[in-house]
Amino acid sequence: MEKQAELPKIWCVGVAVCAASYTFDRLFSYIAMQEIPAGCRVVVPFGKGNAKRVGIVLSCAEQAAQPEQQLKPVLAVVDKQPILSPEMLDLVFWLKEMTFCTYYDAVRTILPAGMQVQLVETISLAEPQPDCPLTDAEAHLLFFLRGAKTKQEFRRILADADTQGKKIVDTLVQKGFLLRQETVKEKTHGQTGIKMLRMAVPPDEVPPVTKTQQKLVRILQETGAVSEKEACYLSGVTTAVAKKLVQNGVVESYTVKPPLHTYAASGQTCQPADIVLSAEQQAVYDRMVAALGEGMHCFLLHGVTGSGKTSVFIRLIDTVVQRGKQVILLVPEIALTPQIVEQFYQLFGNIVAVIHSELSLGQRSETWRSIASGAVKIIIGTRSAVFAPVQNLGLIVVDEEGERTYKSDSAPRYHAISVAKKRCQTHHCPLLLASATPSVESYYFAKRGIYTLLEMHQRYNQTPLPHVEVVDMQEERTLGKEGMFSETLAQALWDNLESGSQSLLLLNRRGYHTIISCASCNQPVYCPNCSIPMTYHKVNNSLMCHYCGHTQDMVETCPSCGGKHLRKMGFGTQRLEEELRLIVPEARILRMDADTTMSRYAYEERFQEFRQGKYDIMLGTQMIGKGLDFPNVTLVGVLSVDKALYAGDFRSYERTFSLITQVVGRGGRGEKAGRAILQTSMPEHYVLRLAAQQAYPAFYEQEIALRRQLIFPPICDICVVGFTGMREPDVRTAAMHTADVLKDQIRKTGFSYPIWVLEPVPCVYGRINGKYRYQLVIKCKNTKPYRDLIHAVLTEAGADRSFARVHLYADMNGDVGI
DNA sequence: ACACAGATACTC
DNA sequence: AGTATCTGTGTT
Repeated sequence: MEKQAELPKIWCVGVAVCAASYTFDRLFSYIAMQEIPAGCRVVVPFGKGNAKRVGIVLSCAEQAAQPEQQLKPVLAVVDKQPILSPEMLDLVFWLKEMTFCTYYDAVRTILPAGMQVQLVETISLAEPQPDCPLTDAEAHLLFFLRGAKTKQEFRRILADADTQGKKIVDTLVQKGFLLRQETVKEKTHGQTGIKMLRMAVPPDEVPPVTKTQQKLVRILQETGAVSEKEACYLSGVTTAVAKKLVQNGVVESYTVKPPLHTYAASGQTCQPADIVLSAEQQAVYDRMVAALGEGMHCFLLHGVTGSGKTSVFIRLIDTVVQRGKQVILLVPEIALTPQIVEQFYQLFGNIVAVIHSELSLGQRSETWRSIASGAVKIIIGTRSAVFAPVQNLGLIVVDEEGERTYKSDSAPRYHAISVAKKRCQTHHCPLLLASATPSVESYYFAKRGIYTLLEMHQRYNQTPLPHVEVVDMQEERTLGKEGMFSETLAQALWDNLESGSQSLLLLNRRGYHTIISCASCNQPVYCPNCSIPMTYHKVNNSLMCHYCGHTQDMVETCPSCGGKHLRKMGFGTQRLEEELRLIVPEARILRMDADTTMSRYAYEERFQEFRQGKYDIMLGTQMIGKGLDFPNVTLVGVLSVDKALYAGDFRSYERTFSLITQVVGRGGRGEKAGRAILQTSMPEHYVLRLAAQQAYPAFYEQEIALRRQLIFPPICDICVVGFTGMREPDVRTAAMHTADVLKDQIRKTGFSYPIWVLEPVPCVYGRINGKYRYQLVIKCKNTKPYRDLIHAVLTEAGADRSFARVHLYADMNGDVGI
């Protein structure tokens, strides 16, 4: 090597910037005076105005300055050490390719929420202040700013100036009177507890309050104590109303600290090795242990409900941990699996971390760090836990692998199983998918030998499956029976109460809410922003939209025809409870409401009470029938199974089958024999028949024949290209234009693989949150050439001016038709 | 003559 | 998505 003169070293870094749209997202090159390793966040100037943006370095190379291209410099380096490992960096590129998201979308998903940074603008008085003529407005603002005594006052004056047009502040900065600084700030450490509300005065001493306040008061009087979030949701008021009531002393607020490690302290009473496996379970365990040393391979464990999959997981995970490796256990929904969580804490103590939605931002980054350091060996969590920063992965287990919650429906639109496969590949370890009702896709792969199928046919302890009865509601109607309970179910509930056993009543999501429809034109009352019927709430006689949160008073007349006769349709849990009380007046009924807003702890508390026998009947959506064990439940009733069959997309049979199987599997977990009653208007339907028998293989054969015939996954992959925007014509033309671009691309590039492009159509819910929605379905195969095609279409179509007011995305194997 | 809104082009 | 620049229309 020739010895050269010591030239200053220049580095060229490739940066993924935040707030980029997919159309122009790429790695932007900047120069740096020092090496900035990939995985470090930086601040860079971006765009014509050189506005500061947060970004992350994804590539870094020492480079001679390129004279033909004048690169902008990196302004600041946020991290001294990379915060993403090489594996995670690789995942960023992989996610972008597989899910059509931006680099930064991928980064945001991989990093815990608590570690994300924002640029915060601060404005202060410049020292010394220049001597320069000012306009009246400028002088006025400056006078007040100089007079501000506290920082809060200063900020408030600025905020007021902001609302009156930001220009004055801008010109003052330009003239040098004010100093604008942008600092990088880690997001603040979120909530430390759950804010609860309760009445501070007895019901008869409530002072006169406003009409909106009255709504909240009524909810609180009815429910006792609830979280602020839930109370506001139920009453349809904002938190400002709650704040005012607290100020007036009518309501009091207090915080409860969510127990972070509720069970960690409760001592290890038994060891994982103490768990005795049946011959069948042992066989699965042995096969998996053998697989631990065999590199990446995917296993599908099909175990009937009650076959004791959890015991196998525990023993297997214990073995992996013994070998010094980390394990990720994915579950569909933490709130519904408190028993698994509890069991793991008791068995494994503080090497377990649970990632769930109610961790504060601080707790999230704390958990993240202890996983990365290796202190935590077992990670239990939902979809996003698949990104846990383990360094030494030995196994990923996906429980209830067919659940749709594993698929993300916002960018990046990834499927946790695909990510799990990718990660297991990097770590040369097996992936275990488990379910009583595997997805048709997974079972197909298992059948074809791509996955290894493991089976458990026997229920643990040989408990018999509950006796399943299918009740024909059509027939009940012709016999003159009204209402939601069949004679059979009513009698069974009564008998069960007599014998001191508990019952579970499940409504499907569609019958869960009461909607209003007009007796003359049959139109439901729709949300003004969404093409979705609103939900009626009896407590405050109001209508609500679950999609956008819109609330309004109950209507007197039909908005579409002016008709005066409005009917309340659907069961609604409240109505169901009323009818139930007529059948079994003495029963203690637990109604599980407010699906999404109820906190995890509220759920757990109520489940606990139910398990302790404080209630006779629990009423709720099918979700509550999923992961829970209630030994004393001997009767499970499903009010209307068939509504799920009509859901309209190609997965609705699969979902219905899975749901019934799980529900039926719920009963008879303890010593008593169980009974399941399914109410339907189509008792002969093969999905119901096979589900009642728990005949998964037979169902699979029917379903795969159907998928083959109609060409649906797993025979092909389905890519949905979605369009949303505030103006319907814009959205429609954008969709049409994209279809043309796609056809052109296929022709132009001589695309030679089979592909089937359907016409763009409005989505089933044509409008949500005021945004019109169209979609374009492409039946294809998820391989590189197809992804390249879709990428090309998205960037080319997205660059067109018709997309100025339309948002565009692509979703591989997401839900179609919603 | 110019102010201002909507369309357009571009992002290392 | 956000911003600088262009372009056409209406106003005093």
